[in-house]
Amino acid sequence: MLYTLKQFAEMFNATEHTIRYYTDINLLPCQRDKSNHRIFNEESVNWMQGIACLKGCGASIEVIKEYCNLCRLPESRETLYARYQIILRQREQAYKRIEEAKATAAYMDEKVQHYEQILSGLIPDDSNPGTWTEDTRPEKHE
Amino acid sequence: MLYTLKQFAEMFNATEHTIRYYTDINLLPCQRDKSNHRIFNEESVNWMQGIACLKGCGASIEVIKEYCNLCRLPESRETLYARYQIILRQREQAYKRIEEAKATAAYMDEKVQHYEQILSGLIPDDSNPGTWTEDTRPEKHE
DNA sequence: TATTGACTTCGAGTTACTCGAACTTGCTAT
DNA sequence: ATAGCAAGTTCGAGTAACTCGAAGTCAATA
Repeated sequence: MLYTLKQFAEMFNATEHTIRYYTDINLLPCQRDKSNHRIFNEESVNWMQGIACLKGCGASIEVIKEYCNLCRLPESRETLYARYQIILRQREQAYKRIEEAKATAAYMDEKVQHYEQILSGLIPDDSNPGTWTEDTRPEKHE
Repeated sequence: MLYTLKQFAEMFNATEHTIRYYTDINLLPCQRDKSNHRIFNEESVNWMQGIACLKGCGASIEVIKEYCNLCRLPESRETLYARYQIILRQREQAYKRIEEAKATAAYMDEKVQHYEQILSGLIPDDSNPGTWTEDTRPEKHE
């Protein structure tokens, strides 16, 4: 199964620009057809999944590249272990992200409740974190 | 309770540069002492909490600014409602983030398992998404 | 033959920091 | 008094990871 740039980008909810960028910096392997257009195969899909996931953990392009480079080195216990270490570290980041997102969502739930109470006229808007008093109110900007 | 730039930055695990940046673009209100140094109070803390949370939802500085501007407009049902809308939208993003992070973590768990199996010598490294075959292996790049 | 649509490269712009240089201030130690 | 130090200041340049747009190529269709 082969994919054009457009199809491939769509599969991953990415822009064609971004996919082009990834191929340009050699993150994502791709072949070219006779008119020099990028073509992607199942392998590209696998790769992109891995890249998207590392990205999802918050890994930088540099780190992802490092991982990719390790993958294309001749396989040995050392390179395998190095890859494993990166994956371990990034997994931790992923779990940290879940917790952060949960805390954020909880805070937002509170805010929503608060606004709903104010809007329904139940309480006045005085306890809202994020309201300035006169003397700390910054100047209008832009 | 008053805080120096350094203390304030520490409280939020941010760099002094970032806090300075936020005050410069008028996101975060701050007063100055007689030697022109920034000083932060409890109100700044509240504000920063709000900003950090919106950031945590993935909101752009522009959106956060918009929210801040609404907060400092004379209070009315409309501005209150507009604020509420922003909060609602961002809360959704926060929940989306939880789901994404969960999916990412699950994928990473699989990867970890996979690597542990390979490293313990149980299976060869052939089924790993993220491994190139000879002909799609990209050139070494920096 | 002309237009269409998807592609190409390349260079400039954007966001949200991030860093460093050069300078000022107030405090302590000699 | 003065020298040094840690903290602050402004300002301008640099960075990551895109993001956009211009100008051009190429194959298929009307």
